[in-house]
Amino acid sequence: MVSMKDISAACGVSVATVSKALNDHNDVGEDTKLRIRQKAKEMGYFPNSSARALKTNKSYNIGVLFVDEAPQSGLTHEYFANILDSFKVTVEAKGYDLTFINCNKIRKGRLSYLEHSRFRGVDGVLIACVDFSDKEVTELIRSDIPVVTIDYPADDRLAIISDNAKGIEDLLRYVYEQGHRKIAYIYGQSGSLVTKTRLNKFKETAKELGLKIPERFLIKGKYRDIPFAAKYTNELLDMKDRPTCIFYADDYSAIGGMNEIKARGLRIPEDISIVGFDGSDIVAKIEPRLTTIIQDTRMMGRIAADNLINLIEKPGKTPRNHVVIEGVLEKGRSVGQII
Amino acid sequence: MVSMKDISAACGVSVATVSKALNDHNDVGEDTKLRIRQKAKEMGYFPNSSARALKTNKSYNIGVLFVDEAPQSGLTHEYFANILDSFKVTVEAKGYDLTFINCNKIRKGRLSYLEHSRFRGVDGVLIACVDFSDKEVTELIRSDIPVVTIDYPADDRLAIISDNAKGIEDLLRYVYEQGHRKIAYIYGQSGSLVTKTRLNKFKETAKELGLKIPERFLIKGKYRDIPFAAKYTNELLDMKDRPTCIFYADDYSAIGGMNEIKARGLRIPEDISIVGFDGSDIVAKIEPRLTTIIQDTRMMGRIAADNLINLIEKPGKTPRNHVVIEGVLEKGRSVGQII
DNA sequence: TGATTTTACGAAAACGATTAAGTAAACAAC
DNA sequence: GTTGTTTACTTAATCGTTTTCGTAAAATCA
Repeated sequence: MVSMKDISAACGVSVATVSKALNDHNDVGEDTKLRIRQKAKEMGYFPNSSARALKTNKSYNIGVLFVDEAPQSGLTHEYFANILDSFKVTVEAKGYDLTFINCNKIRKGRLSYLEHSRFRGVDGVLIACVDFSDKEVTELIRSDIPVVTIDYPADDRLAIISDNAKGIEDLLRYVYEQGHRKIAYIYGQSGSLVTKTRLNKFKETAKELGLKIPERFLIKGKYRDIPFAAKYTNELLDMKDRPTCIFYADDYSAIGGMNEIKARGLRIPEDISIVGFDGSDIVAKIEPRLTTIIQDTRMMGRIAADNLINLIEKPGKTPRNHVVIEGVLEKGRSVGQII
Repeated sequence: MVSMKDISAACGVSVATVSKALNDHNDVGEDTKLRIRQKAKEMGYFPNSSARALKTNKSYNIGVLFVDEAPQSGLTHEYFANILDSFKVTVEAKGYDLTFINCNKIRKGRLSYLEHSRFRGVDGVLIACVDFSDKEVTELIRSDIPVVTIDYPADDRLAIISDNAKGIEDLLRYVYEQGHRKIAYIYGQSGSLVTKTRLNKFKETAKELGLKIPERFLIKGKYRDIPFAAKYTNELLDMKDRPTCIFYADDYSAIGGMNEIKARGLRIPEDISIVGFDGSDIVAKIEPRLTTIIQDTRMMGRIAADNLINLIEKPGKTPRNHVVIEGVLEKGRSVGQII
């Protein structure tokens, strides 16, 4: 690898001058600057990120925390993969790279997420798709490393949050307008904030609309779990006074329910209506097109990246800590009108 | 950050001794070794990857090349995302990290993929989901950096390839056994090797089976493009002597065709049969379950990781260059029997 | 006891960059 | 002509490691 030393030798100047010339300092003569740059290009020089990071304490590298213990999470989780993809494109355009900060072990002995971040010297970290009650996650969030979280507002940290409350309200109001009054909701794991937000808003909006949702219509399910969705759909369909519309935790679950409904010979939306959440890619491609909230993942990734880099480069002044991104109601064709 | 210098001061030994103690060299006394390690843990020491990489020329970091210009590629491409996910888990278990090596620019001026890899000092690179005719990709593949490619055999480099030939043959033979004789194939972009392999094998197997596939049944389409699939499906359905079974380039495309077919009031598989390729997650969840080849992406990612690390750590002796991974025929319910 | 080997450590250079401080030459000002 | 200021460089320290080489002290051997 050609280093600054090689260039300095070739140009007959000191290494310091080479460094300054390449970094455009103003105490190098214009002519020497040009000569050095010319030579550097000619010799195929480019810097060594380790050396630079060691000296400057800045790596131009951003960590990504994406835990993927469960199947169907991490990179294969469509929602987060989309956000990450957009995040990646944005940071790369600004000269940053992305490194995964997970449950790695160096040599022997595991590093905590925070230690790992320091080990790699990342300038900031994107935290998404993790269990936010995890101690290590909390430790990282509370550290002095700039951090942005997705869908989890941590006090004074940067957070990009999709507007779950508005989403569920939009859906419920839409379904109500279509004439539905008996509405069930198979929601996700109760631990997460996302679930709480959606469920609370669901109940709140129902109240505002004067809807009386019986307890048996509110079922704790799981995210992205087809068998679970199928099971609870069956329970609902078996009820004497069954709902006319079922809300699912996400689009995947809705598809699980959909299959079950179709298997019984029921038609969607003529016999029963269903509603998803997320706006998965595939959903636009099945029949009938699912009624759902399409989350603007590209926007979320971009804004997360912009804000994080802003925080990294101009610490101290972050305009807004929590950015809420609204989703869009996709009316689809899976909710019928009740006259 | 606590460095070796701090430990050396605290223990009253030299930095060299600290380094040796932590790296378990044998010219340090057992008692001092213990004392130093104890102190290091106590002080919360962990190494600085930049300094170490600078000195040792080994970063324990692997680059990932995943170009994502087109929508629906890169991270959001389910097939590759699954491979990457599995790759990631495997390398992390062996102490390596993953950094994306894409069209980044440092300061000003873009780096080529190879330059970028050297800039970050990665120990090896996973190349997937790219245009292999790209000059920069070729340059990287031909370089001295250990490299593993997915679905592209480059002369003497490591490559993990899903067995497209066997897959398409299995599918065609299965469909043939079900009694189909008029079979169409809407295949992907013709540039890629994958397409060529599949199409050639399709024709070859057809010949072996004594099938006469008319030219109008072989249509050049696109991967993962629903509208295209829909369009060509319509063309096929409009033919006087239309096929009884349609092969699609992938599962996504098959879904595009499926919707079109259903929209015409035709039933799958009673009126017409369809076949996909890849084994996307969602495909198992739609009705009717799609007949397809499920590619073993977890296995591919794992083997890619194992072989690459092997190549990195023991250069010179790679057992096999090209590993071919067979997919599994998922019979599904989208191919009917013709009596 | 004296010579030789082994053990356990330290000193110092190096990896490739950045940067504060120093300096010689050129130039300007009075 | 002396002093002060720019300009255009160089020197040298430094970031946190690793590693070669050197060297006392301890252990072994004759």
